[in-house]
Amino acid sequence: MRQSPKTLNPPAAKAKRAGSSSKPTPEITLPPVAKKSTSHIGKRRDLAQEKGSASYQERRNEIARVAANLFNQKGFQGTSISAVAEALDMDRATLYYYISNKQELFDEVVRDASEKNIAAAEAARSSDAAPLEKLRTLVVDLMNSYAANYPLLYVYIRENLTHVDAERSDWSKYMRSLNRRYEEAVIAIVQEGIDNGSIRPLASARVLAFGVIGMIGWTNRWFVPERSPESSQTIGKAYAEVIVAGLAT
Amino acid sequence: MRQSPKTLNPPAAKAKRAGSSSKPTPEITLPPVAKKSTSHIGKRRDLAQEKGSASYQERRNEIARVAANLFNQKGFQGTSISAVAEALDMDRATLYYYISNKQELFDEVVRDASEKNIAAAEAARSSDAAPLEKLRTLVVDLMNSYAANYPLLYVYIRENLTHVDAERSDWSKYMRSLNRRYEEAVIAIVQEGIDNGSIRPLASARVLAFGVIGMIGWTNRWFVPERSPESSQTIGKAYAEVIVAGLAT
DNA sequence: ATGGTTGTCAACACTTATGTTGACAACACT
DNA sequence: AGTGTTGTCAACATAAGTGTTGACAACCAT
Repeated sequence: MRQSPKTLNPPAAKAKRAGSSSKPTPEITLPPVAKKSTSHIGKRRDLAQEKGSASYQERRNEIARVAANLFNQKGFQGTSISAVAEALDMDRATLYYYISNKQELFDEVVRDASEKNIAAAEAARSSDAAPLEKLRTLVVDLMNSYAANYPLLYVYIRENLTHVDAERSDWSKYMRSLNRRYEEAVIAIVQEGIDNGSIRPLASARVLAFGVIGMIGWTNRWFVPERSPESSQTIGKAYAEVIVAGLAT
Repeated sequence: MRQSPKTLNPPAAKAKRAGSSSKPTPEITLPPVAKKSTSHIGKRRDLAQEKGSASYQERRNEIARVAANLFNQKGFQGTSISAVAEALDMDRATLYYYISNKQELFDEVVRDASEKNIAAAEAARSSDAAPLEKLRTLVVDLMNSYAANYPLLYVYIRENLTHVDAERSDWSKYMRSLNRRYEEAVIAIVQEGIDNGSIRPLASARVLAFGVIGMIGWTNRWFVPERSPESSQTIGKAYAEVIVAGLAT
């Protein structure tokens, strides 16, 4: 058993997240997909899901955790339902007793991850520290969050643009919007810094913000909490320091 | 017709790339897969490939270019051979007259891209400038290279770890080694800077190097040369400046 | 005109993945 | 004892993707 504070939860606990400093990006609500399976296991699943018993939820979480790891390793497209079942040493059919399909599984795995991502960014933005200090906080918090929720946020990061596009436009739009909010938060901070003269206008706020995001986001390629000689805290602080010193006037 | 200086070339023009400053990572040679197709089109393909006429090569390049774009958008796994054929408005069977399978197509698209990547990094490392100046050069060159070879390097970046693993271990090992060489080049530069006191030891050279790589590598997510308001030159310089100022003692 | 190159077509075999089904057994609780 | 939950099994239908085949037409050359 590993750690991973993953919680695979019902529909979507949308936090009212009120106060944000500058432009509060419009709240987007994810349509709470009405469940009405007609199939055999589909009904059993819905039933069990409605009255979600403790053990049932626990099993779902277990599934999500394992799936998250596979997604992290092989990507969404590279991970088959069968592979998930196998990793769980569970029959494929049994899997369908818990989740209705691959997408749903992925969605649930990734949703809170992405929301956590934003939470961190918007929290930083709406603090009343100086822009550079906001960035420092953001970077450190984010790195810690990556480690604490490993590998959830990384799964989210990796599967961002790649595969969704086609249908599922509601969900994919939602995810995209989450992403934009995240980026906008960082851009806003940088812009604020440029405006008040504390950040050098080396390029547009957008470009600089992406640089910051890139440093942290890129960790998905090499940072594995359990195996890392340096803690997320150390890494976060180091990056924050580079960014602050690098951007400061 | 787009631009893209892509050249889909025979086996593998391995440059002898001699002088590199510190540890010259051992030269790895990609086994030049012996072609001996038994199939119908396979033979026609081999034949045409051997005596590669101008038009044949041109068509191959065209295919590679289109495939590169698709890979860039949808990823390797998300791109079907049929999709490539369709994008070319060409029959699937015709495609097999030019390439033997999806992997080969991908390999050829990505190979020189990855070699270019390293070339830039190792060139920077083996120069005799100060470490921070090496980094500056590296970053600027790399950004320019990304733009000039768009989207080749991005395809390479994205498909790094995701899907290969399984068999094809020769090729995948080769790609991995290319990647390691690239990273090692950057790490070496940072280490050099730490050693001679020009770079602050905020974290290990490895962590700092990944931060640098991350800033540039992350551009694959948002930078599209044709649509970017700022040039790769501008972006590269800005990032270089942030890095230099951020790391300097 | 003959022959090699180049392109197209329809079709096939094979594989993998997905979602589903119905039946069955082990429980647990009441 | 009876009912509902939980898990397993073998099997099926459907779909998509891959690599191949053989035949055929157009072309451009010598």
